Amino acid sequence: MTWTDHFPELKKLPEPSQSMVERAGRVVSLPAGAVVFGPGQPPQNYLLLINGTVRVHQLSEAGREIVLYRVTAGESCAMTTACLIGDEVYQAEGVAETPIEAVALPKAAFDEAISKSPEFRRFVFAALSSRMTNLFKLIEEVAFSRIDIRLAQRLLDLAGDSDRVPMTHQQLASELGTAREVISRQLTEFQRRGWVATSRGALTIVDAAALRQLINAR
Amino acid sequence: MTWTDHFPELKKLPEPSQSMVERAGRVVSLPAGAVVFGPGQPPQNYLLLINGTVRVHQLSEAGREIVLYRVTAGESCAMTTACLIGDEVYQAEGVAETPIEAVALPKAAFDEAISKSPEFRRFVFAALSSRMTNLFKLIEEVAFSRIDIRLAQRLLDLAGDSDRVPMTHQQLASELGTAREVISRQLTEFQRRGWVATSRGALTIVDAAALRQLINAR
DNA sequence: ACTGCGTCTGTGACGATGTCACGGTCGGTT
DNA sequence: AACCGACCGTGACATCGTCACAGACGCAGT
Repeated sequence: MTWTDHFPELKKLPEPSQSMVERAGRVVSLPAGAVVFGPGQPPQNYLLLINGTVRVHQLSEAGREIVLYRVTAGESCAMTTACLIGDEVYQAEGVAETPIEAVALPKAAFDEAISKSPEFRRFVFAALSSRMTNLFKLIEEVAFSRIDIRLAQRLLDLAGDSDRVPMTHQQLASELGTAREVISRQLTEFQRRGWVATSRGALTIVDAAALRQLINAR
Repeated sequence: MTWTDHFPELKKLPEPSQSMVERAGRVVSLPAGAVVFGPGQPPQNYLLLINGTVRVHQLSEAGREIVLYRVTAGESCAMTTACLIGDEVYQAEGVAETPIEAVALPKAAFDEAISKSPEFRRFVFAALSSRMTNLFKLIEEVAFSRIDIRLAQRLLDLAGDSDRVPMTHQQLASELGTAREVISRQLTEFQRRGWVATSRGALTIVDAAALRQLINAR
C-alpha cells in the first residue's frame, strides 16, 4: 500500500505515471497548529493532504482575517498549485487545524508529472478550477450577504454531523472576516430565539431547522 | 500575419504547436455591450482577446453586481479557462465594454494544444494563476477596505493616463459592489475637497496626488 | 479554598456603510 | 414647449464595524 491509495484519481493513473508520482513524493507530518505556508514564501512542493485539514486564510494589515477555504483529506491546496505554476509567492497563510499527513511533491517532479501525464494534469486543474468557483462564491457572500445568514451557514457547516461548534467568538469572526462583537451580538440574538446554546469557547446548535430557514428566507 | 502576432507568448511556440493553434482558432468580432458569456452556460471555446476589453462581473439575486476583473487585449479569460478545464458552467457574466475581436479555440483543439505543447500550457496556466492571485486581493479589499479608499483606487485606475472617468455613479457602484447612494456621497465629499469635478455621466480627477495620499494613509 | 491572571464574553456609544423613499435636474424626443 | 427616462442629491433609518471598558470564567500557584 502506498500513499496514492488516498487519492482515487491518482490511483487510476496509467503506468508509468503512477509509479513516477509515487516515487517522487515524500510523506510529511505536521502537528496541529503548524503553519504549513505563509505570505511571502515561494512554494517548494506540490501538496496533497492524506489526513487532517488545513485552513487557508487571508490576513489584513489591521489584524483581521478571513478564511478562504479548507483543504481536507484527499485534496490538494489550490493556492499552492497556483503559486507553483505561476512562480509566485504565497499571499495567504495555511495552518494545520489537526495533526496532518501530506505528500510533498517537489516542484521539478510536479512539472514533470504535469507534462507527462494527461490524467495527472486533469486531476490538478480540475481541483484548481473547482476552488476558483468557490472563490467566486465567497466574493459574492462577502460583498452581498447579511452577516446573520453567513453565520448561520457557517455554524451548520462547522458542526457537521454533530451539533457542536467548539470555537470562540473571535474564531468565528475570523471565519467570516468580521469583528468579534458582531458575532457576539448575533449569537446573543440566536440564543434569545432558542436556536443555539452558548458556553465559553463553544456553542451547541439547538434548532438547526430554524437556522436553515433563516438562510433560505429573503 | 496571423492572429498569433497579438500574443507574444504564443508567437514563440515552437513548430508544430504554433501552426496547430493558429489553424484551429477562429477570429470572432462582437459589438460593444455584447454578452460574451453568462451564468449557467458551459464554455464552448477557449478565448483570447485581440482587441478591446471584456468586463467580468458577478451578479447577486438582489440585482447588485461587482466587477471581478477585466480582460484586455493580449489576455485570456480566467473564468473561461477554469470552466473549460473543470467542465463547469459559468458563474459570472462577461460583457464586451468596447467592440472586441477575439480568437475562439474549440474545446477539443484547446485540450489537444494543452497536452501537446508545454509552452502553450505554461501560457494558459500562468494566466490562470495570476488571475487567482488577483481574486485573493479582491477578497481582501471587499472584506477589509474602506469604501473611500477603494473608490479612489478605482477612479485612478479607470482614468488611466487621462484624468477623465466617463461613468455614472451607478456604474461605479457596480465596479465596487456597493450602492449608488454610497458612491454619490463619497463623490460629493471628494468634490467638496476639490479632488474631483463631477458632471452628468462622468467625472474629472482634479487632484490625483490627494487621491493617492488617501490610499496610502492609515 | 484563595488569589492572580489571562482569555473570553457582554455592552454602550458612535462612525461607516447599506437600504428605502423621495424629489429634483438634465438631455433627448415628440 | 411638454414630456419622459436616466441620473443625481438627500434624509431617515437599519446594519455592520470600531472603540472602550467591565464582568465572568477557567486555570495556575499557593
